[in-house]
Amino acid sequence: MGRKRLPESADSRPTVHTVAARAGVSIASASRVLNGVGGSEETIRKVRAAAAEVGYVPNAIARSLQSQRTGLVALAVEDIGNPVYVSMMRAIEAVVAASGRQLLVHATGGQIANETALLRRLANRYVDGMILSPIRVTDDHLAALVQSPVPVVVIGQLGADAPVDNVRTDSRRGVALAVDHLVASGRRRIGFVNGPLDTVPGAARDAGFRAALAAHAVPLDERLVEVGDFQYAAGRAATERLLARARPDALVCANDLIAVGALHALLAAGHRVPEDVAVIGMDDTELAQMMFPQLSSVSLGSAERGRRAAELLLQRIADPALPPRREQVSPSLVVRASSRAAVTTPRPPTEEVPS
Amino acid sequence: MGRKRLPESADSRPTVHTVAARAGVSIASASRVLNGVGGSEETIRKVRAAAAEVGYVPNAIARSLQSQRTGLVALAVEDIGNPVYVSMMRAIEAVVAASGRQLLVHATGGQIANETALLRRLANRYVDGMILSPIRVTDDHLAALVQSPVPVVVIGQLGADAPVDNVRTDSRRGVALAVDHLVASGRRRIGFVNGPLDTVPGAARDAGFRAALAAHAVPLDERLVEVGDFQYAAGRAATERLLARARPDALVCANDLIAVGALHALLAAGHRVPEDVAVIGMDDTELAQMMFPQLSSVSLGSAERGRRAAELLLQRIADPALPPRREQVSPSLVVRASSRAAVTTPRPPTEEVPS
DNA sequence: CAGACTCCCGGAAACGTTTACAGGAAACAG
DNA sequence: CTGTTTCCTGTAAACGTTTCCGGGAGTCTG
Repeated sequence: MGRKRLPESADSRPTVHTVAARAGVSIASASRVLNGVGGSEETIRKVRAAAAEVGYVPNAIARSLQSQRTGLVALAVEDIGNPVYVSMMRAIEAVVAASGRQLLVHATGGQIANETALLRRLANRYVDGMILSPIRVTDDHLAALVQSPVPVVVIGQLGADAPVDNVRTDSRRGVALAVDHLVASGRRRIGFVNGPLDTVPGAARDAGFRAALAAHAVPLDERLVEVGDFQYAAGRAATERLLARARPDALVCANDLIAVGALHALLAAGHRVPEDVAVIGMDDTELAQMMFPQLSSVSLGSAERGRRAAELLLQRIADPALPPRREQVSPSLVVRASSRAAVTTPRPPTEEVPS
Repeated sequence: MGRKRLPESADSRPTVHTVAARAGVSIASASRVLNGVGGSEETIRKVRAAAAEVGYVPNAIARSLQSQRTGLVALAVEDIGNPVYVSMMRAIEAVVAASGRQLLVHATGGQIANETALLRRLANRYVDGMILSPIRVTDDHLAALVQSPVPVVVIGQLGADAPVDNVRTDSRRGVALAVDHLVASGRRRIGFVNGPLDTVPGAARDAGFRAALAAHAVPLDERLVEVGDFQYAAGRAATERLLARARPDALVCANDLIAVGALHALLAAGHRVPEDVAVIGMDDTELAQMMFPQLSSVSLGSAERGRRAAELLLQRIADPALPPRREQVSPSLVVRASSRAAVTTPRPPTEEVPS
């Protein structure tokens, strides 16, 4: 009956001690009842009643400190406005929820400092694990990754020897699929609107584009290549710059947001899509289907990558000693209206650039 | 020198005890040095060295248990694929980050159980506060809200007497703005594609639409009203159903996703926008500008609502005793190409359904 | 040189849980 | 009636941190 603690001050929230005292049992018994393990009829009744009376709600932090797990998993992406991450997130969420955990999302805004800070904070045990999809990877990044106290799975390219679970795709090959299709449809003045070259995907897609053209022996006109951000406005602006100096008959875009921007720029300038210019996006997001005409797009299997990453993560949480694994999802091309062959259109090439 | 603990087993992660032992100081000194408060030259050097050697990384959970705060704030929304939440999130993020905290997002999928479970879990101290934007509000919801151990701010309509911080808009008036504009442009067969009527926004917008038509003495043709989900595919399907039985000259849509679906359905059916049918969306998301033609949309100030909600939350975290507050953001109409007056177009109605 | 003051340090108590362990009562078998 | 088993309970330790408090050493002041 040693009343060591009496945290009954009016304003502080009730703890298991409060409940135990009120029910006239020990905190051990109270805890057992509240967790539904053990306890006699009588004890259960008393504890339940006491808990209800004081409005007890357990402190998850304290529980986590004891149990060494939080039941939370985080996904960190660069730009939550990019629909590719939406489908990725949905796939991850499904897997994570099935394991009884909850998924949290964090947008890093692509700032490196932000991302490593996130790793340092969240990963310091606020979450049981995390999935990271960085677009730039620095040595700091890698250091933070291997330092991380909780399991981390990376979606995207990573140094070949990085000892980190990793799900990737082959975006070089993805770009090649688009180019192959365009060449086969008779397009020859194929342009490319890319994201920043100092990002991992930007660099890979640039390389892929050049290699694919070379493979078809189509000469590359540098005026047909333009770079911006991986976003709508930047894609539109980049396309406008490109159109001001060159006349493509097809545009490959490094993601769907850019492709939508390109589409908009083309239509605003009076070009017909796909009759005058074919457009192919990348990521095959919902956005591609929402456009008119619907956008062809290279699927990089974002949902699949998310699903696999989540599975890798759960496995590693279950057994942290697993060796680092690497999985690859292959790209595929989804052809829609925006890249149908130009020859099928019976319309004469009347309209010229108005503005 | 009582060596009470020696958690030096090879696999477990180093704690402050490990560092202290290695540095030959007490855990108190180690903690002080690691937090940058106090410590002599010598101690600082030794502790820093020891920490680096063992790769010490603090356990945030333990720290939170002690400090009673986590530095995390959560935002829970229904559908993370809806761009309205993206702008909301960005605004919240800015405020929250400025206070040195980190924002986490959770998508509830609109399931009530999910949402209350979330409140019960996350709010049980994993986060310092949370912003919730529910589209359905039940008594369970309200109960969970007032029970919540951490501050919660709700974005959206809530019962008038709910003792919960709340930022709302007047979506009835928002719909009225759209209708006013359409009527003023000479449209008379104004249709409405809404979301589910059992949601708070769905009900409000329905009421607003009916009231606005009545105010202009425009008779309401029930065949011009259709209901689906607040999503693209549903909006498109709903519009197709509507078009199969009626011939509107304008469509008001309950959000931008629906409006994009409507636009797509209209164009696919060979209607010109805005010449034949004007379209107005709602939320004024990025999507509205990404369409061609660009969509008129009723801004409900999502960024502003997010910003204000974040501020309310931070204030309440600082002082939980504050009385419940309620703020309102007024809607405004952003007119773009999709609802320009039909008469201004000089182009003859040549183009027909391209398929 | 004594006393006051400053600075740094270590012990120990928190934060709120869960759980290993041991003790005690009741039920049961011999 | 005794010994074993079963069930329930309470004590206390643990999770890893921060921080209050008292003590000791050094420095300054009078």
